[in-house]
Amino acid sequence: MVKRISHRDALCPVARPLDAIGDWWSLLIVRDAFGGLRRFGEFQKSLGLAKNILSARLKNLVEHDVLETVPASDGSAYQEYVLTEKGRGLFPLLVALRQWGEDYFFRPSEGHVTLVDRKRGKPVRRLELRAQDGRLLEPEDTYVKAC
Amino acid sequence: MVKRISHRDALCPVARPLDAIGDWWSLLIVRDAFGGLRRFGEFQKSLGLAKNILSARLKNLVEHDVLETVPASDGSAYQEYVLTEKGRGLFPLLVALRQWGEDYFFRPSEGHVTLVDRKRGKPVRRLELRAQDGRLLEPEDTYVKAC
DNA sequence: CCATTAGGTTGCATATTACAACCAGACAAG
DNA sequence: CTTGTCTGGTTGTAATATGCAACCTAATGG
Repeated sequence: MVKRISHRDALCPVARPLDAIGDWWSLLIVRDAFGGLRRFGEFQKSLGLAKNILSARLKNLVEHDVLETVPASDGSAYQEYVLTEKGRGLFPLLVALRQWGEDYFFRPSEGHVTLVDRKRGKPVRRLELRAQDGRLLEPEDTYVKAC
Repeated sequence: MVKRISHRDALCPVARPLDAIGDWWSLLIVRDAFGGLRRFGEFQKSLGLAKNILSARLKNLVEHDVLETVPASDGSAYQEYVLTEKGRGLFPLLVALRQWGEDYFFRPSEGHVTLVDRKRGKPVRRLELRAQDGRLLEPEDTYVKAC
């Protein structure tokens, strides 16, 4: 679980988060959490992974403050896992992953699920990167700078 | 490397791409590719990972059509790895990951690198999800629908 | 009570990862 | 054309993570 980040990457905001969500299952757990799942058993049923693995992943996500445990909402003595503010901050990332998946991992003939605006029931707009002044930015229009 | 996607997830555009980029290193390789790195040795020096692992990752990325190999640009007999169109499609995802990392993985006192608009040298705008009609969307304002 | 469900933990087999050594094909110098 | 070095890998082999099944305890349901 613990990966060693090379010295060069210690200050890179792309590398650091990978300890928290860099494995296969964590993003799917977060996706399901956005979908409203809260209970250990719900996640396990949805993902079909071994319980010890789910347990480890949930623990890791809680340690990294992506999820937090709260008393069960139905009054039982069990606990539930809900997204923290930090966890909710993953929404754009998940949408970006989803849009990339839609674009490149499905043949036109294949059906897939898509994210829609609850109010209108229409697909959401495509994510795009813009400059402060609103210009659309391609990868070549940007670079990383020490700050 | 090959993960079995549970039946329930077969149609989810979040789950499928994880075969291609769901591991720790692949996203860092893609980040470096956006940064202009092209040669095996450049990636290895930048990431500090074992050569066999890098070799496997590059192979996987090429198989998934995220990278492609081209003859070296300096005229030598070696090859280089460059992003495909599909690979370039990962740009928003990488930006989302970077912004999340900047927000939650650095103390204010800590320095980090940041993505800037080449033309003005100013930080880029924050990614945000909008509906077709332009309304800003929070996670609660959306749901996934079969399509 | 007794049975069942929720939410795990523990062993153990297997697969993945990492590190290091090795190696073959350019390439460069003499 | 021969020696040495760099590039881009491919083997070992050891450490680690993963997956599966069995087990276990506390809640809950009847």
